[in-house]
Amino acid sequence: MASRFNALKADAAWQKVWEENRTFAARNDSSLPRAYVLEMFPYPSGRIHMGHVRNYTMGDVLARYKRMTGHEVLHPMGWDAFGMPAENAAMEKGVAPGGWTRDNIATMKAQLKRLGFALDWTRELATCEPDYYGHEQALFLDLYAAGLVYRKESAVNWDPVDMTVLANEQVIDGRGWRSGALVEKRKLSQWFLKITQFADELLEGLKSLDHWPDKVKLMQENWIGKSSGLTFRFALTNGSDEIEVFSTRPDTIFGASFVAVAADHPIAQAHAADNVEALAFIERCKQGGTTAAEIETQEKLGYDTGLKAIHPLDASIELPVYIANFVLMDYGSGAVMGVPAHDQRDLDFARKYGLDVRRVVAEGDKTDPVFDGDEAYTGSGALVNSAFLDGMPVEEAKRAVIARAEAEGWGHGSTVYRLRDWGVSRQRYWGTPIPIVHCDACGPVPVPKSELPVELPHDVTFDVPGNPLDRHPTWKHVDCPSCGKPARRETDTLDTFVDSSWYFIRFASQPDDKPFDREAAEKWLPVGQYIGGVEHAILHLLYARFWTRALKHIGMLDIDEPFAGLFTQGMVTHETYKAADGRWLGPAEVENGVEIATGQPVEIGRVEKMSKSKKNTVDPEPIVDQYGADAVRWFMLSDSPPERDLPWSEAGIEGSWRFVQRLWRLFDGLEDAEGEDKALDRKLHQTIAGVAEDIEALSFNKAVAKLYELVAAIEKAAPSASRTNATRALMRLVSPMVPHVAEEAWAAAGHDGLVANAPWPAVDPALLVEDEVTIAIQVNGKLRDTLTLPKGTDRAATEAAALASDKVVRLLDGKAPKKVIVVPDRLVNLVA
RNA sequence: GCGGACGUGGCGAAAUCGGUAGACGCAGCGGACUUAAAAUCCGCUUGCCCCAGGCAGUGCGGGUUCGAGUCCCGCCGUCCGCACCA
Repeated sequence: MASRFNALKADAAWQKVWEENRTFAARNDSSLPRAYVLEMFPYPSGRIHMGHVRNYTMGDVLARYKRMTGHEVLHPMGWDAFGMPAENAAMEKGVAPGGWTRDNIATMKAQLKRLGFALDWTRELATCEPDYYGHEQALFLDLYAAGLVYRKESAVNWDPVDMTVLANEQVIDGRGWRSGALVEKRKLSQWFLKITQFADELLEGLKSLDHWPDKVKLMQENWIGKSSGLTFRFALTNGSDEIEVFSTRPDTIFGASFVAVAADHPIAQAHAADNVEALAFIERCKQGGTTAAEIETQEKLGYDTGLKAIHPLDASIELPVYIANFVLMDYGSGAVMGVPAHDQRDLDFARKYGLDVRRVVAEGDKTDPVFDGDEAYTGSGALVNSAFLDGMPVEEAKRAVIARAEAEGWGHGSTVYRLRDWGVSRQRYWGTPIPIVHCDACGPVPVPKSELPVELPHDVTFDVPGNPLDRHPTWKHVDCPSCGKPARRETDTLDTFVDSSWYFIRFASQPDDKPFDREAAEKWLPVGQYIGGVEHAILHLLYARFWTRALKHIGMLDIDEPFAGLFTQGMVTHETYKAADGRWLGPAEVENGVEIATGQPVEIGRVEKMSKSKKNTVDPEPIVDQYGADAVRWFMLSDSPPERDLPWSEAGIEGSWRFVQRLWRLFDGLEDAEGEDKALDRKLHQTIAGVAEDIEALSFNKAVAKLYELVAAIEKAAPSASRTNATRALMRLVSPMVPHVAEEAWAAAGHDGLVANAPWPAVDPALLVEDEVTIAIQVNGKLRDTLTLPKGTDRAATEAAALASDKVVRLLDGKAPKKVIVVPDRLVNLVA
């Protein structure tokens, strides 16, 4: 008789069965078609949050569905385990970063297991373990040997109190986010990876990624920022120097009225060497803020060096050379030609300093060389006031100038990217040690691979600021691998984005003696479906794409793109609550719009991403305790489309729990019966096909809606063989989403084996089509009636049926319609 | 500023190619069962009106079409990314 589904008991029992049977361990030697389903691995911050639950539930449904449809599925999990929070914990709580991280991993792994994810835990990895990062060091050395790694002086954000380098995101209003100290620009020797060498490949490769969101591809395209134009040189009247500039508008070269160089451009530096005013100006440029708002409001400032540049196409034209605060040293060549008439920024600058503004592109019928107004003309048109270019359209003129520059040898067509090389040095302890030894005699020397991994020391202290590796008494003192003399280890560690740039390859195979087995990696890769947050749209995904291409470049792996399919899921959100005195309150502190502790009304704020600072988080674990894993999983898949935000609600999770119980009542009441129920057969097969389609499109909310409909239809149906069959099929249909109740029901119904191993129900195509259709009858485009006709009724019969409708007869009032549109099996529109 | 996405009931949403707008869920209302409650089941639930019917309705204003949530033009709003990029 109808019992309750005891989720707590069933969850644990089935999770144990899956684990003991190694149900979800992927076989590398399988002959089945492969499916690699991967969710972005978590940072072990302490506890699983709702965002993880949503992310991993989506991947899990897909992974389980793929297994049911005959695929060998690789669905692994690991830990992105290096990073700052572990060091912060060490500083604040005096715990060891390694111990803290491993404790967190243990906690979070147990939490993930309670959700019943079909993960291959035999392939679990943590990037903070030497058996992972040692191989990473080997790969780093391979890239180094191939010339893809180099070292250069680079400006960094230096926090003088914490004695550390800060990432741009860690600098808030010019101050360190933690110390509050004014951040300095400091030049440090840093390790770089030559991602720019692959800029064009990474850009072109985007075109092959048909299963990526356009949004992400566009973001990467903009990030790479390819521009083509002309790189050319201005000679100076002093005869000694030259200035190289890059322009995307070489066509406007006759409109140039000044040349501007960056504050740290060699010309500016040389000029300032014996000029106090110039030096002061350069200092002033450096003080400018770098936040978006500051840049927007910052005045365009220039300093006239008195130098004159000679126009390459007309030696009689001399252009003043300015040092300008808006010219960036690290883009192009750090110098620009200013064409005020056709560039807004140049125009603002020219007006401010009273420079010529010469029109060289006709704007409609305006061809006057004197350009009026304060809005630069950037549109198309024919060249004017430009000697041999006159009359040419913009694009043709660009080509003509480039051709002339190349013929005369003062410039060449070139492509410039916004993308910079990837600085991977971090002056931190909790990261992968860079496997290099610095020797006074030999310079930087790679650590021999036989000596890898270079392990992090455990006896480090965090009681004083700075890099613990650097101040460790012995760790950095080693002999040079090349000459044997005393030398120093590199004490920088690698950016954690390096760790996540190849973990998906390591999942495919995990040999002890090398980073990966090439054959196994090439069998599994690329990842078929990668799922994660959109916040990784640029950095992680670009770095992983670069790393994969770099491995191909050095002949280690023949894969172009690591992720064939990408899906970026929305966040889990919740209302925010604020007490009258401005304190944020957590959902547990509020009931019926009143703060429980004080009885005071609270202000209910907007629905936002769950965040600790606004206290609107809901911890998944107690929810799993209360409702069971299936209800939580079902909630994560219901209602909101997966790419959109999902508002968490207590009512919603209760609804999901009720549905799990409703399923169980249906399964528990399974009985054998006789007779056919054609309508239910149809509904079942439409659902099988529809849910499959929805899961493959990751439209889980639609699959959920279809399953609700099927459940309602089975409940309503009278006992029949069809109903029994549909109920058994339903167990399989819901099993990717709510696997525990499905296994429980599957076993109770006397099936052999696990529902996790059962095949997806087969579809009978004959049952997908209805034999009757409802036809809409419109008069003048407005719905007036509907009628049911056999599917496939021809036009004439459909029209006749429509004209016979009582309502139509009344509305037409005896008149014949002027026009009749018949769409068979859909509608009839009578135009009166 | 540049680039992009989105805008549908009280709420989350659906509507595959231009063809019955609001499937499905949540919340709400009414009823059945019950001593009662919970659970469950049944029904209603876009708005308005002269309520067996009708009118309006997918951010706003136009347009194309027999027919527009869907296509086109112009606005408004929200969100996201980039940002002195030459």
